[in-house]
Amino acid sequence: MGRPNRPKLDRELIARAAVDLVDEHGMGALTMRALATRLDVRGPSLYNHVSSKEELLDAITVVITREIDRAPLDDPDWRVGIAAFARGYRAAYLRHPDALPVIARRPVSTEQALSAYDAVARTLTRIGLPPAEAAEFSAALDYLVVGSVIETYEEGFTRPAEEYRAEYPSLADSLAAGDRDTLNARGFETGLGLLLDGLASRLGN
Amino acid sequence: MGRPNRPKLDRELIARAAVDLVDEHGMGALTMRALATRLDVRGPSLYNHVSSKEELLDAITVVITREIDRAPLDDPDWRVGIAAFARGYRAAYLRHPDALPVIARRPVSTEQALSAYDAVARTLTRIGLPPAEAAEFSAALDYLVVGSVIETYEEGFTRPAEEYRAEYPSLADSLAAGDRDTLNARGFETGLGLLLDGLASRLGN
DNA sequence: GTCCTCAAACTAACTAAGTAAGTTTTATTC
DNA sequence: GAATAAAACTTACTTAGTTAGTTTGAGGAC
Repeated sequence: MGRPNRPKLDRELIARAAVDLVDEHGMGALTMRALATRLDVRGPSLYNHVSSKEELLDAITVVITREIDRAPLDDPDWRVGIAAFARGYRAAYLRHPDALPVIARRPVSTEQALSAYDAVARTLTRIGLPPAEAAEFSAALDYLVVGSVIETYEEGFTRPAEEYRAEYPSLADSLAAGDRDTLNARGFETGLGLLLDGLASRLGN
Repeated sequence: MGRPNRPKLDRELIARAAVDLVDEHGMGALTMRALATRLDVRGPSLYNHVSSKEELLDAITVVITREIDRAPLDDPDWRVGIAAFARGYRAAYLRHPDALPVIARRPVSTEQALSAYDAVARTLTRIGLPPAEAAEFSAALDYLVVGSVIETYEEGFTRPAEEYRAEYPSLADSLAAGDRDTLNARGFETGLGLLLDGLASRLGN
């Protein structure tokens, strides 16, 4: 076949297709050959653009972290801004839950992510938090977001609440007391609210 | 060779060896053959005890979640108890950071983990939190623990703080303001403290 | 315009890993 | 003591990541 008239691939196209493939069929479906097929190309052709699967995963990370939007942090009300940012951050990851375990441990390199972290730090120091504590709060917020997407508390309990009652009555009560479908989101909102409440009282309001 | 005089393997032994292998050399080093070699056995022999690698990962999850200790929750001071429990929970996962991405998404099945969740729910309802909110708080605490182990905020920033200053000054300030080595732990402690503060004020103390 | 070089697709093939099939020897049960 | 099942083995299949070498077209240098 030889070199095509117009390039059929580029790194960006490959990365986006990989994200789609993972979103649709899970990480297990992400093979170089399957990805190539989806791009109408043969497996080894991908290596003209990414040097290994590891690098492909880096590229996926870039695509996904670019979705993080720091704009909400411009809100004059810091509490509103941080809450909206955190929800948007979580929403971005929730669009790609199967990819998260693989991206969560990679370094932050996109302009979007770094400038979001910068905006969080700026917001926190602006309202009077010492810089060291700003980093700590930012980390805690991050942990809540990543944890809530990766762990999905609700899915950890595969059985109906009643089946836990005999051995774990308090757990059964707590699971039965609310809508199971919304538990992850409620857990996140609870955590977010408590972090912000704590921050407000730390600042003496 | 044929059947050995005394069985050389059992599921538990295999699972523990797999955890050790992952702890020492990372998930990438966990292959059926490598695990077998470590156990002085040939690869396929493992299949007499686990039916697939997926099942091996389930077994790993069991080994690790068994390390979760609910005992601290018996402390008469709920705040002390929950804090100590959360720290122990995190410490258990921190002993196996490379395994965490693969276990975080699996259902909770061990008696240790379920009874820990039950004890958290019991503690929270005992101090007056409605059951639905107990589940939410428990989820939030979980997210903080899992997120703090898996994401390691500090490692996300590979460069020295000063290199971020030109483009991300607030981020650089916040990173430079504290000891980088302890940032993950401080972020976790901050989150934990704020969650507990928020809980206390929710309960009206 | 021709030539050279490089880019970007290809085919073929290697290696490693998960796993299935079938063999052997030993423990256990009747 | 014979039959059965367990638990190791060897062999070998499939799939996936990757490398090597091939082909053809694009783009710049003279």
